[in-house]
Amino acid sequence: MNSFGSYLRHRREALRVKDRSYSVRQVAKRVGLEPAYLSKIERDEVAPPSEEAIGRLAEALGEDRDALLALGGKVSSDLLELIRRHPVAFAELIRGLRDAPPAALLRVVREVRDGDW
Amino acid sequence: MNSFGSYLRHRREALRVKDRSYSVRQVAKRVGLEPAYLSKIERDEVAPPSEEAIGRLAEALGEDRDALLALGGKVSSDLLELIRRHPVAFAELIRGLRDAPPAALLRVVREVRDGDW
DNA sequence: AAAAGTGTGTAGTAGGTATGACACATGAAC
DNA sequence: GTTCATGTGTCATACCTACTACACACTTTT
Repeated sequence: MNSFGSYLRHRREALRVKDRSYSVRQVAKRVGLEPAYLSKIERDEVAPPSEEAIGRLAEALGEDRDALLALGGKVSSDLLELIRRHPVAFAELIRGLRDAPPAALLRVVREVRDGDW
Repeated sequence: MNSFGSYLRHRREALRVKDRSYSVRQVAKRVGLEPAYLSKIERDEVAPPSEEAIGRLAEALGEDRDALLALGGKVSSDLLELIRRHPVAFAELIRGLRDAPPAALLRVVREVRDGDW
């Protein structure tokens, strides 16, 4: 299983090869966390941090925010708020796509993106 | 503002007119909560209860689970899990529907329900 | 070889979440 | 008029969540 912590560690170390400033300590500083805490996060010794912290980590490491949040077991709070505005419709929409093959999911996404309403 | 608590109270009292067993105490018992706690919930003296408790309340009062959860500021955990399986796609899909008129939202829902993949 | 940087172990904590237990006063039922 | 049911006030709590602070040993840089 690719846990949140180990994924984070691999990504950071990959960046570190090209840029020495991607140490635990310096990334922690940029992101506004204690180095010891980030270290524990990367070793999965503690649970993934807050949504805000994950967002800053995603930015610092050039990762997709929503994807990293998902790895951390969370969903962006702005999405939650949108769902809560139309709970029944979104519930049916999301559950309706449960078994959809990725291609079908992407088609719906594209359809909506191209805003045909 | 129609808060979670006051909505719950109104719904319960409406049911109580026809069926005297919809008292705070008896509903609390059916739902597995302390009467004093349910009372506080209905008066918004405390935050809405857990997802599980809201689910049982929805069932006991004949309400839509997802709608009641939304009123309580939550989103069903099974939806969260589905989103976490395709975080980027679902994020774009949901954000893409942010400003969609309800009719358009319903159209997409129906389209998916009729499973055209 | 001193200074600076590195990762991590240990300990502690402030605030939130989700309740339970008991007691009491009022009102309805028998 | 006692019994029973009702809603609610007060108090307590166990368990998370999301961290910080300090200290230590090792490595790299100068």
